[in-house]
Amino acid sequence: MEKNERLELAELLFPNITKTREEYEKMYPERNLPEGAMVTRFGPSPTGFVHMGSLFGSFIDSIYARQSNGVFFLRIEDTDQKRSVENGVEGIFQDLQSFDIIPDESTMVGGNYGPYIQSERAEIYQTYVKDMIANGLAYPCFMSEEELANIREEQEINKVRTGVYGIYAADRDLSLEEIKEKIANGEEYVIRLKSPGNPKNTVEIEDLIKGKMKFPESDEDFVLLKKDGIPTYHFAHAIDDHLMHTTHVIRGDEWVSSVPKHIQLFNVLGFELPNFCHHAPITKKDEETGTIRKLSKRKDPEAAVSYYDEVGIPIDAVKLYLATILNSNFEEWYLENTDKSFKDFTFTFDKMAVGGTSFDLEKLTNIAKTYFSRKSGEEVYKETLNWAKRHDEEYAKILEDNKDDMIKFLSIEKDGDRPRKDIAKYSDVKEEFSYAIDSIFKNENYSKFDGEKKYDVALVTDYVDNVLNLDTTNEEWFAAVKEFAVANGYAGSPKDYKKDPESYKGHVGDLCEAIRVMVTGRTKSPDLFSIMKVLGKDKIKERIEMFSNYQG
RNA sequence: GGCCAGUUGGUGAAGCGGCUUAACACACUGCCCUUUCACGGCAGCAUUCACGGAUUCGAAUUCCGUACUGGUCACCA
Repeated sequence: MEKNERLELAELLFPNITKTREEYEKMYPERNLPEGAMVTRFGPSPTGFVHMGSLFGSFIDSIYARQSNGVFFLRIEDTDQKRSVENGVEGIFQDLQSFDIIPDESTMVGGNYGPYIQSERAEIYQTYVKDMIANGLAYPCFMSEEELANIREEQEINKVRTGVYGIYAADRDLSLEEIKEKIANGEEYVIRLKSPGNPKNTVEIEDLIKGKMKFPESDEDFVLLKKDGIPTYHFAHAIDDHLMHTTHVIRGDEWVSSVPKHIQLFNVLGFELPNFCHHAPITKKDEETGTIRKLSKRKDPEAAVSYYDEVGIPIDAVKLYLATILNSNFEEWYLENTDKSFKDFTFTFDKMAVGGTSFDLEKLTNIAKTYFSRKSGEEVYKETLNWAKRHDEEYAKILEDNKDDMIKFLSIEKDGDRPRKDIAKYSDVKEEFSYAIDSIFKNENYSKFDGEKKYDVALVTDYVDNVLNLDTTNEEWFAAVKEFAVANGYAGSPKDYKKDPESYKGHVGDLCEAIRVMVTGRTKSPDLFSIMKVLGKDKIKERIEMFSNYQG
């Protein structure tokens, strides 16, 4: 087709497009950012919720943008109407917000490179396509679904690559007259790329995460604009990321196989190539089949972003977990730097996993415990109250009524270098600190304690009535316990007992255990004396009484 | 089937040609510390890096082949 014919065709196909690509280039100039700043983007379809995998992606986007003083924007990719769900966009914002992942630019807050929703960018895409047609880089294709299915079948029989390329691209060289005729007949068409590629050549790409990869050049005349004039992902990606000046395309590695297409598109359009960063999906071993698969919203509750808040795992602990699977050297750093947050760590692409990243709930639990252990009693109280208000109103009320005591209990053994690690989620607080609240304690009535073992109520009563003094130091208190134990036939230390178990009823530890069980209803608890101090003598006596009734 | 990638202990993974008789973390086991439980410390848990060949003085690390796993081959993203 001659140049003037192509111009006529472009005009025929897109009579309403009056802007030129130069005008758009001017509208979206280079961003004014410091050296090394990364521009990243998260491009979800408005399907209503964010999957843990995509959240991970947006987490990466936001981290790299933030630590390089760049920009992280959110672009809604709604080019497939079938995927759209009502209020889908709100759902995305909500999920991101719950993780404190706030885009610098989006449909919510705007920005200079919008619109940030692809359905409102149709004119932009069409302008570029019109230009491509005028330059012979794209063409209308009238092939029907049946024709496409036929060539596919033929290709499968002949064992050649499927797709529209080479001799199979039937409409590639239609004359202007033929095109006019088809359009006059009301035939529908898509716009395809006139691929200049040759699969005998190889394209090499340097992925920032996966490293060097070689592919055969793409020669597929893939679709740019669907028959409704809306672009495919590939085309929208090229146009948007160019105009919005994305520097780092960070996305799941399900995209690597289409990278040759993308590179070709960028080249054909004369766009500068962004950096590609394809991260591994979050995987899980399927319990039924034993195979490794992506985390699935249908099968795995933990794939839903809302899951964590519901079960009471702090969002910040989940982020810590995401950070540990993001960069393999993060965990060690975090363990060494007890006073830092993940925001102080510099993440790099070369420490990202190339293969799948397995999701490990057990590890998450451990990280959550570390997270809680670094919080003060007051912080744990506040966060737990906050959570309970949303998920356990009854407990929230109890927490508010017992604020001061509760903080004291939660602060026990928090000061030292080795804080306890007994809480992994907010609901554990209710569970682990059941002795802290009278009403809960009475309700449970030693149900947490397995009643097999008998304890000497008379001995403990004697101790509490005659020896226990809450106005001393921990050391003095324990010295007194020891003295009392020895006076009553117990060994003063486990070592003494071990040497000669026959001559003792037990050792101090056993006495302490008896007191602990009666006072807290459990065999393990933070420092006993600290608990008793907060409780006060009256309540201690009350509980021994309760235990006496319980043991019968 | 074509193309692309991955395969290191019970688990997640470090490792990028000699410093690796394979880090670290989780789990598990044992010991120590200790008034109990935890926390913490120490030790044990892969003589070996899917398998077979090649290159090299030397390979988990490079190359070739095989097997397995995953991704992708749409007018879906």
